[in-house]
Amino acid sequence: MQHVAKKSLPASPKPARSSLKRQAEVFKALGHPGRMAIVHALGHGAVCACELATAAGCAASTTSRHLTVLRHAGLITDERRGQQIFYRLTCPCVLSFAECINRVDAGENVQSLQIACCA
Amino acid sequence: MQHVAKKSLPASPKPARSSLKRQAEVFKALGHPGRMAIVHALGHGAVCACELATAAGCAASTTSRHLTVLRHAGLITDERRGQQIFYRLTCPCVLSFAECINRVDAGENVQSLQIACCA
DNA sequence: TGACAACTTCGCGAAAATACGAATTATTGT
DNA sequence: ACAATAATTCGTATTTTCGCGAAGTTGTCA
Repeated sequence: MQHVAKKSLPASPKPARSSLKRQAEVFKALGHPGRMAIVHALGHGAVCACELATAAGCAASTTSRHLTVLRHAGLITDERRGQQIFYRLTCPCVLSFAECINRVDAGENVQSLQIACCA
Repeated sequence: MQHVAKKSLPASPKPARSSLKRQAEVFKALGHPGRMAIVHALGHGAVCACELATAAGCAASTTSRHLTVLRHAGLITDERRGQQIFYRLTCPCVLSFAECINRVDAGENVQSLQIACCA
């Protein structure tokens, strides 16, 4: 199968299995339009769950599930204030990620993604 | 439901539906350990499909499917060289994304994600 | 042209994600 | 204590993803 079995030049030391799983977990959590809507809604501070439901555009129970996914990925934290629970981004910089994706070739060319960030 | 209906201060002009879908598509494509392994393998230039299969750790047919997902998201492009097809990242900066995620609290604290990038 | 090698597409079963309403828990106010 | 509100968990149905082997496609070389 492999054409060249190179033992030299480890270059980037090949990420560990667990590292890949962890990264995938975070990306996967962000890989849903409703959850992305939630993340954007949290862009300017803490927001309560009921508002996030309207932002996500789905039922409260479904939204709660989405919030669980995001929380388990470590992207948000919750804090109770009276009867309502406020959520906030643990790392607002995820919005930078999203912003990068928006900077694509305007030419509808799905083949070439031009992410211009982290530069 | 909503407690305060504020019409003022649009702040960030609320991302369009299509924008959210697009962002989610990219993140979702990255939301799989095997595909992340592929992305990392492509970190130092073009690699042929058979090598990516071993990197991803799954059958050639499965790998091909993963490559289709990544290509459709615009994250990679393919180029034929003889019998083999080489893939490369359209935007290597996605690896910066992944790197950010690695910078988490070492304390196994899944609750708080400390992404330190794009700063 | 015929054999082979590299990939992809197809078909299909197993597993996971998604979404909703109903039921449940927690907190506030009367 | 009781009703009302906010949010989560549960049960379930539908859809999507995942992964493999089999079969098909494309290109190379003798």
